[in-house]
Amino acid sequence: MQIKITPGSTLSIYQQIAAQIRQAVAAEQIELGAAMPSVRQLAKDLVVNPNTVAKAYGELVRDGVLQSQQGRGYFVARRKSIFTRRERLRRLDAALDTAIGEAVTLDFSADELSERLQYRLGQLLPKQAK
Amino acid sequence: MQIKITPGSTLSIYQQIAAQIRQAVAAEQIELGAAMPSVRQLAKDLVVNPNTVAKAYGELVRDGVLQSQQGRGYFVARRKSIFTRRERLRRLDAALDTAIGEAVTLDFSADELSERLQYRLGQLLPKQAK
Amino acid sequence: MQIKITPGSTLSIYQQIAAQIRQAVAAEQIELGAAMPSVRQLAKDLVVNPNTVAKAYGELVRDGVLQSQQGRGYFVARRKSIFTRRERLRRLDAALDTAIGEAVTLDFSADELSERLQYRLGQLLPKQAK
Amino acid sequence: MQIKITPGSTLSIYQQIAAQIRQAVAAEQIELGAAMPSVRQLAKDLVVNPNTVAKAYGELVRDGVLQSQQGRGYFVARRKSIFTRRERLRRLDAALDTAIGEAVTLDFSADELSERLQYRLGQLLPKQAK
DNA sequence: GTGGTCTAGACCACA
DNA sequence: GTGGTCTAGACCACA
Repeated sequence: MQIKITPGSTLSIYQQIAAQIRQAVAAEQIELGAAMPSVRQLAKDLVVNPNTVAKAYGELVRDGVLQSQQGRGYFVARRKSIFTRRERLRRLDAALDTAIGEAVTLDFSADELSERLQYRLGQLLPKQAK
Repeated sequence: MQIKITPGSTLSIYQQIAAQIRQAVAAEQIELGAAMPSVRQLAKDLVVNPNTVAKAYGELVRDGVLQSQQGRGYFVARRKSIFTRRERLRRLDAALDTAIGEAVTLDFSADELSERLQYRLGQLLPKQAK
Repeated sequence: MQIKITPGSTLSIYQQIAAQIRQAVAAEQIELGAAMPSVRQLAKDLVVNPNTVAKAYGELVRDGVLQSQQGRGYFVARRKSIFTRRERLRRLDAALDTAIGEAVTLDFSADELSERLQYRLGQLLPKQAK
Repeated sequence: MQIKITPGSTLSIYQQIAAQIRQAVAAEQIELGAAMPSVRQLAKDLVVNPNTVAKAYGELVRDGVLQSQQGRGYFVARRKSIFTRRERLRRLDAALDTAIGEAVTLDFSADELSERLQYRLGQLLPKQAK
């Protein structure tokens, strides 16, 4: 798994790390149950502070994406959907609203946004049924 | 032009103000070249800190939506796109990829994601002309 | 609301803070929607690092107990039950298992544990129907 | 005595080992004065790090459940209670209060909490003599 | 003023 | 070796 930090991004470093791990898990680039790189190793690779990686991992644990085992490391969790439908929609809407706001800022129309979503879905989730 | 602030929103107050002005300009509810309310007046109307309105106006100026004229106030600018198409797509994709990762994490299908995007577009950009 | 840190506790400082806020909200000692003390103020009162208080507040936000408003502060949330029943039971079991483990360590019987729970319920939640 | 390790448990591995030995002693499945398996042997049987077994034994010695005899090994001790009743209750209450706060946060009633405690007691301490 | 992020670094718990 | 907690302190974003 390749994680890349973009300094000037809207997202903070720990959010970028978390988002990319989420995407890698979503795209099945990382298997369920697989070990994640250790906090210190990933921090070294990305040239960031271990606390920053720990914060990203911590968020993913709270969202049920990763699990931690004291003294052993972090693993991709098998669990899913710990939230109620209402909460899941609330979180999805937050991400969609950000994308819509970005589209408005960048002067894309609603149709262009919808088309681009289809395009990215095709690129990121090629295996899954549409 | 009516601006409405939702305190508990995903977007910060200055972002809400900026987004609504952007949309009003896009939907041609405000004419090009028209004068905007003063920072102090709008802050008073919305019961927010003047710094917050100033921040929203400042972002819109940077994005070429508004123009400031020293001592006279802010005016709706003639449109111009600053970024190259490639850069605009790169930024849009980053937001879309985050939404896709979030959707898969939350166990939504690609179809559910697409449908929800249409729904949010309808809620957030109801009056917008295509 | 009075928060007290016990240095030698099994719980870490941020967990103690979070647990006591949870209890105060549960016992309705803090009203819904009320403002919490600022991170810096509470850190000063408890003589701990602001990051430690921020960590406790952050956990409560993720659990839906508090909400944060950028630049304004933290407030007791009106939301509740963001988790599925399965996840709620998983979290309840984790807390109960800790209590059971503590009871075994302290050489209390299952009956003594049950009786003590009734006693504490009576003390902490006097207003609520049993 | 059969000890079973659950990797993803709420309790750490050394706590699981300690708790099960405690219960076996309490349920008189191991006689007072009997020899315990050596640290290395038990670590081998459970496929865990010897340090982990040593940690569990060490805690049990501190609590007066086991006694070590230099060069001979560990033995089940004659019971003694170290803490005063007041101190024991204070520690138990802390764990119970945390569970109560968690239950209310998760929107469980006092009755549901009590019932769930009975359920977990049945699961965790099935064989225990009252 | 408020919260949010990040670094550097120490020290502990656990395997 | 691994993760978890905490401090001290800087700097930014927002109201």
